[in-house]
Amino acid sequence: MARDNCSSADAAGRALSRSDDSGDLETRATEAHHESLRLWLRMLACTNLIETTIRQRLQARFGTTLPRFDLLSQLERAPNGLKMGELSRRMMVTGGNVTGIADALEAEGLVTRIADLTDRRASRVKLTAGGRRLFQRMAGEHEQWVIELFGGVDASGKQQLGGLLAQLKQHVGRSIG
Amino acid sequence: MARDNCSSADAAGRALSRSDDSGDLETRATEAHHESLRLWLRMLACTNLIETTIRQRLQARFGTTLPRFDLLSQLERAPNGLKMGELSRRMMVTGGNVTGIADALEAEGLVTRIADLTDRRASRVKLTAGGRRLFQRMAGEHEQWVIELFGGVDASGKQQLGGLLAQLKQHVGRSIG
DNA sequence: TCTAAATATTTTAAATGTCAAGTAAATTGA
DNA sequence: TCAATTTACTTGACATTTAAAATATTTAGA
Repeated sequence: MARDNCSSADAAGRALSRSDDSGDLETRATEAHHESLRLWLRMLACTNLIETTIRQRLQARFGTTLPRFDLLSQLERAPNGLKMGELSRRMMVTGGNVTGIADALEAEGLVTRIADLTDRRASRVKLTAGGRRLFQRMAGEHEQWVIELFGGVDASGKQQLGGLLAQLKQHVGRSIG
Repeated sequence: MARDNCSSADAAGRALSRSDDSGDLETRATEAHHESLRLWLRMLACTNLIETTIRQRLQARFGTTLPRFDLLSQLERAPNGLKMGELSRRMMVTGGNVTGIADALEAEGLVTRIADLTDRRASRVKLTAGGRRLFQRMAGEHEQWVIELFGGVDASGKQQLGGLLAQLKQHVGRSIG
């Protein structure tokens, strides 16, 4: 996964560390701007570290991948299956990608494609019994991994982090919407 | 990019929302556990949303990709170039990946590979003059994008978020180290 | 001095991801 | 009723990513 480790963030860090704390508005405005870059890089590094850890464990323990786990997770709570477009939306990836991941899971016998009764263009993807059982085992361990990885932040810290992320996400959504 | 949108997080959400608030220790412990999952999913969704936005803008504005931008960024602050292994460490990707990205940038004339004088196995990658100029233009816009995207969080919120992420990252590092 | 082990990078295969084009089907509106 | 437009999904090309293996070189130690 790429991370935009922009060097100007480092430059910002160096500028901040040697700032004479003069406090003039322009300096403070610049500091605030660079804070965004540093924050972004830290968030990216943190998310990637956790994600890489989870990917490696899924591969080692179950011989599967995170996108496949993700798709199974979406289907687990949809007893009647989901359409490809809906999977695309929930997984936040393009339709072509969902096609490929569903193909792989179908080949493994974990999901099945069912023609849509009302729209011959569409198909629904549904968990097989085996897929459901496997998913339940993976989900149990996955949950323990996440609990362990987030164990260094106490309850109030988690509340704060959740709130700040929600605030950030809302603003981002408005910026690009 | 996959996200481990585990359905047990949703189950946690539903359980939490209909909890009778009895407050017994087991219920509260379970709630705290599920909070980790929800937090992880929110963090993942938020990071991916920002990352996707930046990727799309880099492609639209400069016809380049985030990993290539990332590599250029690493080189911008290394006037003498960097070895492949060092790029791999800084970009947090495997060596094989760095080879491919460097190949692409070299083909575009943005970087050049130089044989290492002290180790014939090694080579150093260095920005060309054109690469440096292009990177500076991209970095300027990239910084503005990040500032805009993080504009919804005030200075104290950014400080808090940064601190919490640092705490989280430190714990994760210890968990997997 | 020489061999074994370690290191640096590349290559290969597989998986995931986007974008654009293609195909089939549904919807819209004249 | 029928043609144009839109929609659902697949396909193909390209880029990125990993893990493992291969190749070349350096280092360590007997």
